[in-house]
Amino acid sequence: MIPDKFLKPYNPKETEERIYKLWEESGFFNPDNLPSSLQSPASSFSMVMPPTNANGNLHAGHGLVMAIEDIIIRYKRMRGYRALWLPGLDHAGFETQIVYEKQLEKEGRSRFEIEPKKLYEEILDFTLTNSANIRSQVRKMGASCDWSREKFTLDPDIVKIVYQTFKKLGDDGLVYRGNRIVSWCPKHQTSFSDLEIEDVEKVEPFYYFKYGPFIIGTSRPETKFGDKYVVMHPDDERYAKYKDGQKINLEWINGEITATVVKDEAVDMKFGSGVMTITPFHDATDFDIALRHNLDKEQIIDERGRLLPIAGEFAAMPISKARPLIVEKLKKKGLLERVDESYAHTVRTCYKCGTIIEPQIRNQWFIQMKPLAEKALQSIRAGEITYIPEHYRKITVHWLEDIRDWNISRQIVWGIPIPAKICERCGAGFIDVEETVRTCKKCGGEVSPDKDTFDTWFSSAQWPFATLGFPHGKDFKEFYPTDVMETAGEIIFFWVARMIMLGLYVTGKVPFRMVYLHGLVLDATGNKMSKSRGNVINPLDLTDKFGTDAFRIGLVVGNTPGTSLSLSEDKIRSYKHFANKLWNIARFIIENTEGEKMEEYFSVSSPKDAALREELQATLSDIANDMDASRFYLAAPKLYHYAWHTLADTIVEESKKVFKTGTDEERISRKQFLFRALDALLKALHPFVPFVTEEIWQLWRRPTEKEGMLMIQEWPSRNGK
RNA sequence: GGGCGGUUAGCUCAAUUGGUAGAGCACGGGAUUGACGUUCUCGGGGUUAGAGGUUCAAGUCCUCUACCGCCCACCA
Repeated sequence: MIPDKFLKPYNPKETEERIYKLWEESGFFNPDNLPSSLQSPASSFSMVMPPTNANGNLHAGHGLVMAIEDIIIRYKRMRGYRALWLPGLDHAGFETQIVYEKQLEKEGRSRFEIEPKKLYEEILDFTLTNSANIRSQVRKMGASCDWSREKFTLDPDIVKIVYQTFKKLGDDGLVYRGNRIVSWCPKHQTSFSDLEIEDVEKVEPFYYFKYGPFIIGTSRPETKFGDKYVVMHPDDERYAKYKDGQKINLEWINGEITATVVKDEAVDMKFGSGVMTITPFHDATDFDIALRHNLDKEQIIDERGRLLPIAGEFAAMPISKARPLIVEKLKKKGLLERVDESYAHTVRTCYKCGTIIEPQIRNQWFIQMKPLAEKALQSIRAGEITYIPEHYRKITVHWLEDIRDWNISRQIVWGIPIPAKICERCGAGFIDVEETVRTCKKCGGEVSPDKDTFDTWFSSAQWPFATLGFPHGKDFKEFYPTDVMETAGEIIFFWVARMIMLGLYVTGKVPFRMVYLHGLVLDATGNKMSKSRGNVINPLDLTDKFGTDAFRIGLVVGNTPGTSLSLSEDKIRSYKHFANKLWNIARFIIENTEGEKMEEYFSVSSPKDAALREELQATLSDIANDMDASRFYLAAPKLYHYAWHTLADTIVEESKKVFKTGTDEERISRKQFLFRALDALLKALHPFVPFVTEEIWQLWRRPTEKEGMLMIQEWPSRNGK
């Protein structure tokens, strides 16, 4: 008898949780539990999941990650590989600290008033409590990842590996601590790497001031208090009579000062008057000039973005308030030459809060990137990593060729503490993983632990080998290098390129053989989703409405790697219909073949059915090629089309006639074919729509052993590798 | 300033090494006691942004132009 369930439409809500539990309890998410009989190539396949923010919620981008990666891993599993998909949680340093700070703000507290250790404990507690949430959301997507191997970026074994890497970098002379210009956010009071800075076009007034015999231009009058060097190009004939090192007395903002002439080629003769004054403490170009000429560097603006006592009457004022007052004063003194009101330039801002970045000289840890980038370039150029889509290779190479040193210290508590001692007297820093440094090696002064933490990306960059237990772990030996890294194209520099560099540096091997980059998930009209726009689509709402299968295949069909995707409810709805179509195809075939001994003679006798069988096999082998080449966006619609328009619309319709008017032989032949077609289709579609296919399979085959689950059946085409 | 993409049906996008330009959605005509709450069938719609070139053959390769987008960049 056909199960009663088939008399009603497919009901994802009633099905998904139950089926997921069935899979999870089978243990087959863990490659160690896969029956060896199924492993024909007996080889391993591994993929590490981009660690999800432990404290966050699943967004549409995650939905895409889970869909694509689960398709990959289920396909490989069904192909007989020891398939490992390793899930992980990210402490997401700065991101999480910001979320927590907002919560503190609501409570009327501030992170600057809480003792760091206590704050860390609070955030840890907050994060661990919330992590149950994201775990259950990943499960809802049907992700068949090995939960027994789940890692958290703050796990002691991960931290230990991160420390070893830091020490190795130090031993190799690739880490340095120094007073350098860093990008500083006055609101968050931490430094950032270059990647966290967002350039914004701005039109602001540009002021020309009389500076002794010169005219200097600036958009930032508030930094000019300490400017005592006036710089011009050595070849600029207009200023030939001024000599390098020459002193000039002149009237400036707060009285007379002595300025020193500096000749440097960094000055653009064509810009403004060809003369500028410099503020080495708050500008990277100026800092470089100061280094070259060994000039004084004086701080003008403090960590919170307020003017220091050097500003005299303006001290303690925030920049926005001080700027017009300073201009006013200079004007009164007759030093304002003119103002260009529409000066367009780019301003560097904090990617998180939009606050204007105030470059500051800070004593920070840096990684010298050139040597690491060289190795990565070599491997990438040698083709050791396949890029999908291919043009990301060029983008990566271009970035690596012009890489900057990486500021890896952050002045926040939520993260992995930097294992180092800092001298209280001279500020020197010493890497101290073994905790053996007692006094300053430079001046003998007292040392104390570094208060800074690592940039989250420094530890994330080590994720593939750290999670697999480098260097001696069993998993590391079996599964590294991993086969695929699937992630968002957006984080190609933040994460992918850095994983390649550190993977090669630490293990000597690339961390993954292939990188698959997906694009942004946009709203239905092609706009970026954002809270402020109010157009955020919650994947869980869609799975709730249309089923997880519909959501997954809807995200994948036609979604070419690397290009962004518009997510519309209509599209997901249409795949809900597809799940139901499968349901009814199954119903028809099961009804019409039950009671017959289908598995005993798997051949068809009529020429018509032989042709159908060939067509099916050709289709599957074509799709197998797409699967092997990671063209899921093509494989999915081909399966959809075959199921709906070939099998259902054509073959099933015609079968009704065969069953009514055909001979016994024709009938049995057609039944053989339909049985076989449904069998193949469920298997082939399983990676895309795992829930409905497994549910049909269970109702149809009623396996008594867990080895009979669809999830671990062999994928139905002998083609492909 | 440098780099990378894109421009194909009303909309969203495909087209794997060059080989008859296709799908979904939308729209229009017809059918339907059905395996289908979510059905089928037929149909209209295209100078593949423009110009030139290579080729037996170009959406695909080359050159130029025009828009659109993204990323990188320390010109005060």
